[in-house]
Amino acid sequence: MKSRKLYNRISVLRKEKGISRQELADVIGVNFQTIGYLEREEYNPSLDLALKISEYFGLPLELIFSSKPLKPLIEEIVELKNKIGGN
Amino acid sequence: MKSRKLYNRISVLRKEKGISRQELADVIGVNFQTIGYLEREEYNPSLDLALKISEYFGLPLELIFSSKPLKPLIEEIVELKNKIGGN
DNA sequence: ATATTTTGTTGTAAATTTACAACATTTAGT
DNA sequence: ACTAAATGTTGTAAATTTACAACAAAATAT
Repeated sequence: MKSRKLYNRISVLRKEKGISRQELADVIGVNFQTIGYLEREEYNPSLDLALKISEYFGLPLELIFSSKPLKPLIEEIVELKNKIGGN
Repeated sequence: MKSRKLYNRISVLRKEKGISRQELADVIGVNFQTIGYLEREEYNPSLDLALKISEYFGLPLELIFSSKPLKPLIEEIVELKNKIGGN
C-alpha cells in the first residue's frame, strides 16, 4: 500500500509542554531521531507509536494526526469560538 | 521500537456492515489478506491504514483501535446506559 | 562570544507491515 | 449434500518504519 502523506502537531504540542525531542522520545521509548522524522513529516508513524504519542499528551489521536493538513491551533480556536457564538 | 499488541473491532464492524474482507480491502486499497491479518491481530496497521479504516467506517479511530483489550460493543452499550441513568 | 543543548541531515541496518501466491478449512447458499 | 464464497494458514518478497551513528547547523544559556 502506497502510504499517503500524513500531518501532525507533534512539534507544537511538544513545545507547548516545553520538552525536548530527547525527553519525549525517552518517555515514549523511542529513538530521539524518530521524533525528528515524525515532526518533519518525513515518514508516518505506526499506529502503535501514534497511540503512544496521543496517550502521552492525553489527547484524542485525531487532534494530533490527520490525513488532511492541520490548521494552526490558534485558527481552530477562532473557528470554535465563532461556531459557539458571541462569548 | 518493540510494538505492543493492539486490539481492534474491524471484524465486528465489517460484519455489521455486511461486507466481505475483499470488499473492504478494495475500497481501502489494500490486499484482502492484509485485512485478515489485522482482524486476527497478527500485526498492527500503520497509522495511515488505521486512518483509512476509521474514515471508511466514519468512526473515531479510538472506537476501532486500542492498546487495551476492547469490550464487546454490547457491553459498551450497557455501560453507557447505566452511566446516563434510567431510560 | 562561546559553550552547550537542540535540531537537521545523511546513510545504513534491523524490524515491522504489506503484498501476493497457493492451498486448507470453514461458512453460507441452493 | 454439494457448490461457491469467505476465511485461515504458511511462506516469501517488497515497502515502510525505526534505530543508530556521525556530523552540521541552529538555538539557548551563561
